[in-house]
Amino acid sequence: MATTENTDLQDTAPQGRIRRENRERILKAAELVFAEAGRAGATMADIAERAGLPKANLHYYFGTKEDLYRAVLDNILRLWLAPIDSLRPDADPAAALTAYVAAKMEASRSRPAASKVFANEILHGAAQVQEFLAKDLRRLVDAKAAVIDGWIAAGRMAPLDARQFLFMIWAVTQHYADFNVQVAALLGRKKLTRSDFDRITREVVRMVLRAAGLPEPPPHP
Amino acid sequence: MATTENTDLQDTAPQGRIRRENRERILKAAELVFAEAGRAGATMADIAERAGLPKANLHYYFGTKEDLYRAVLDNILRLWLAPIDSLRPDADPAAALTAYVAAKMEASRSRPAASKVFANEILHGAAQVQEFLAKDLRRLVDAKAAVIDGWIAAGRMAPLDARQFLFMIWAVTQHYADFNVQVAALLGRKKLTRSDFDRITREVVRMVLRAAGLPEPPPHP
DNA sequence: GTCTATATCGCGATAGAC
DNA sequence: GTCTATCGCGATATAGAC
Repeated sequence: MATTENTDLQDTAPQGRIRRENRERILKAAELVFAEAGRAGATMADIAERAGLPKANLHYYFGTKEDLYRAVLDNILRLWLAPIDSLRPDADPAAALTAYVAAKMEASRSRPAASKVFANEILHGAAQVQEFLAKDLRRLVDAKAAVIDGWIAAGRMAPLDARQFLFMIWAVTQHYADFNVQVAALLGRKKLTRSDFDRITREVVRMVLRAAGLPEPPPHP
Repeated sequence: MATTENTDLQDTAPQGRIRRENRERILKAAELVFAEAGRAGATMADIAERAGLPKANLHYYFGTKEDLYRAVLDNILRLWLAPIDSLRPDADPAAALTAYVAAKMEASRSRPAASKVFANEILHGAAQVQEFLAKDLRRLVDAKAAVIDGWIAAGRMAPLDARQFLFMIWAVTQHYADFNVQVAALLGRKKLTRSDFDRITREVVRMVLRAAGLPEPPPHP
């Protein structure tokens, strides 16, 4: 296919391609290093080494370390919000909650570093995401709490505080990312495998459904 | 009483007193600063300022920054383990779980910084506490899981994976310390008050009991 | 656009007067 | 035992050749 965005008769768009690929490599490396060492403990040299690029390139692409950190966080917030769409008024509560918990557990399994960077940000005061929490996320929580309240009003699940119930789901599912080192140590594992996660996910779903007064896992649709 | 550890006939132990008080002040300040800024982001100058002492005194009392960090963590681990004693084989499951969750929530309310320092340590690989996790804490979890399994075998609560159930309790209760900034923002509060915690604790207890198949909060003993 | 070499600064740690 | 002044390292950031 012909490239569309350029001035003249350049056949490809190598600079755009390379820019994007390098930015992706840096963001991926930065997510891992920020997760391992924390925001202050992470060094530009570590990130550069893991990305396979010289330090100066990081500054060329992202300016300062803080700019890079914000870019990593922005990526994560998008990932973080997506699965909650399962909770819709017309859905079956047990099925919707099962899907939501399973999606959050899968995110904890496949992107633990993302969860850790976010947890670290909140832990230390959420300076970079305070507005996001107070505006966007609060609006989303209000909306999803209303969905749950609707289910309760219709007698489709047990009465409970919808917000605390959502916080419980977040706390439990993210625990398996943020505290994966502890969980593995306490289960006598070196590292949690995919089948560990499958088994744990079934247990977590069962406990969440029971907490909501929905004892039986639904037959999957 | 006479002091025992000294050379001659010193009447009191003023140096011991001052030592202890200064160590306490430093540890308290360090817990707050490590919680706010993370292990790497915390500076000895910040800790000294908050403790109201010159930087050099911190090194006099604790040697290195790492030694100080380990001392803070040791304090926290003791605090962290205490309330789980509620879970005893002969106790009533609902009452024991209620007491345990309430104690963990009270710890989250009164010492959020302690929980945050611990969370931060685990989040970034648990380098300082790996042995503690793999030995002491694992043994403790095994013992308490056996208590819960005993309750289940006796038909006193619903069948579940006792370890995941314990992790759920930790995750949920510690969430209100580690993520207190997020929780407050999402509830539209500036800061969570004691009465917020009282109300939330009742909700959390209810959800935990339901997850364990114990629907009714027990009349308190 | 890429990378080496370096400027600059903040922090941990300590020497040494009191 | 306490505190001031300072050393030295390591990290961010950039200048400038390629």
